[in-house]
Amino acid sequence: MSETIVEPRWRRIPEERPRQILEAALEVFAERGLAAARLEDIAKLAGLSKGTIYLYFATKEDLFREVIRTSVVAFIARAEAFFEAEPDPVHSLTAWMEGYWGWLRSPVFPAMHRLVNTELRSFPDLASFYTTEVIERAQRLVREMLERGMDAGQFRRMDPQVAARMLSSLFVTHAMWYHQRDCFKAIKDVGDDVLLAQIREFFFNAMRPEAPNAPNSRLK
Amino acid sequence: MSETIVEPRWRRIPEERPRQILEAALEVFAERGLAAARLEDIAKLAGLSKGTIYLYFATKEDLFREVIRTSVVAFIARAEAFFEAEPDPVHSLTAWMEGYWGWLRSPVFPAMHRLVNTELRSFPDLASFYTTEVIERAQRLVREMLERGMDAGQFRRMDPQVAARMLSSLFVTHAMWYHQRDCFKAIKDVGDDVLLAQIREFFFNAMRPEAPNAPNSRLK
DNA sequence: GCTTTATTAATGACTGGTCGGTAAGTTACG
DNA sequence: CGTAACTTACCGACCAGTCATTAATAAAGC
Repeated sequence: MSETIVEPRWRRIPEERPRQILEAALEVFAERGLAAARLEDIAKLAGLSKGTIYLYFATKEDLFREVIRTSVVAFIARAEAFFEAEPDPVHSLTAWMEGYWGWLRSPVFPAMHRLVNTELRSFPDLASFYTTEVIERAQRLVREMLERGMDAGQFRRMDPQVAARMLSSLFVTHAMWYHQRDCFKAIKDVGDDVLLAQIREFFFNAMRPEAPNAPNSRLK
Repeated sequence: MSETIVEPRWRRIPEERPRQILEAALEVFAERGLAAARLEDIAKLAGLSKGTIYLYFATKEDLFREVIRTSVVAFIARAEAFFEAEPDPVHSLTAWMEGYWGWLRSPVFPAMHRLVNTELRSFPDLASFYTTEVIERAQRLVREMLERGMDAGQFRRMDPQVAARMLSSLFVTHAMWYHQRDCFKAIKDVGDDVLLAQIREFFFNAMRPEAPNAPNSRLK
C-alpha cells in the first residue's frame, strides 16, 4: 500500500477531494474487494477522516460504483481509439492487445474482476452496466477485427464470436495471475511483456490459416 | 439454492453430520465466498442450528479449509487416473480436458477460484497447499502430455510450460463464465458440452504442427 | 487594523445492525 | 438420572453511516 500524502489540513480546494478519495478507494478496493474494504482505511489513505468521505459520496456502494465507472470509462475511450487507428486486422488486433493488457495490469482490473466474480448479485445495475458497456462492446470490437482478418485470409475461418471469447479468456486469466504473481511461482519470473508476447503468439497460432495441403489428421 | 431436507430431529446418527455440514457449506461458500457466507445459512441449509456446526468444526475458517480440502482431494484422485489411462497424448489430453471440465463445472470450483482471487492472503497455508498440490501438480501432468505429443509430432514445438498455462487459462475463464451464465448473455445459450468442444478445438488448433511448406507471413 | 460574526471543511465519538463464537439450557434415549 | 445431540439466547467485535463539534477562513462592522 502506498504512503499517505499528508498535506496541510485546511487546503480550501475541495474540488480536488473527490479525485483523491476515488484514488485511495481504488487502491483499497483493489486490495480487499468491496465487502472487506473499510471506509476508514480509504479515508486514512486519502489523508482524511471517514466522515469526510460522506460529504462527497452517499454510501460505500456509491463510492465503489464511481470508482469502477471512472476507470472503465477511461478504458473504453482508449479502446475506441484502437478501433479506428489501423485498417490492417493483424496490426489493429496487436494494438488492441497491447492496450487491453495495459488496462488489465492496472489495479482497476482486479477490483472489477472480483466484483464480477463474487459481488455481482449485490449490484444488479452495475452488473448490467458492465456487461453491456464493457464486455459486449469490447467483444464486438474484437469480433469485427477478427472478421476482417478472416475475410482477408489472414486468419482461419471460425466463429468470430468464439474466437473473441478465447482471446478474452487468455488475457483475463493471465492478468489475474500477473496480479498475484507472488503467490504463483509459475508466473513469478516471467516479465509482463513476455507474458503478452506468449499470449499473442499462441492466439495468432490458433488463428493461422490451415495450410491448403496439410493433413489435419488429428482433428476429428 | 437447493431446498433443505428436514428429517426427524433426533436422528442419532452423528456420524453423518460432518458430511452434511460440509455439503451445505460448499453450497453456501460457492454462492457467497468465504467472508460473506453466514454460518447460520449453512446451518439452515443443513437443517441444523448454528451451534451444532461448532460441535464438529472449530471455526469458520476451519470449516472452509475442510470443504476445499475434501473437494480438491477428490479431484486430484480423478486426475491421477487420467494420467495413467492413455498412452496417446491427444487421447489422454482429451480425457483430461473432460475430467477437468467436469470438476470446473462443480460448485467447488467457484469457491476455490474466489478463494484464490480474493481471500488468499488470509489463508497462507491453504494458498501454498493449493499451489503445490493442485496447480503445480496439474500443470506438470498437462506439460508431460504435451511434451509427449510434441515428441510424437502431433503438436507443434513450443515451451510446454507455456502451452499448459494457456490450456488452464482457457478452461478457468470459461468455467467462471459458465457458472455465471445468467449474467453473461454471450454464454447463456451455449451448452456446456459445446463450450468444452470449442475450447478443445481452439487449443488443438493452436497446437497443430506447422505445415512444412506453409508460408508464415504474418508472424514476426 | 482589530474584533465579531458567518460560513465552510473536516473531524471523531457514537449508534445500530450484523455475525462469529459461546455457554446455558432442552430433548430424547438408555 | 446421566449423557449425548442439539438449540437458544446471548456476548463482543466490527464497521457503515450520523451528527454535534471544532478549526480555518472570509466578510462585515467600527
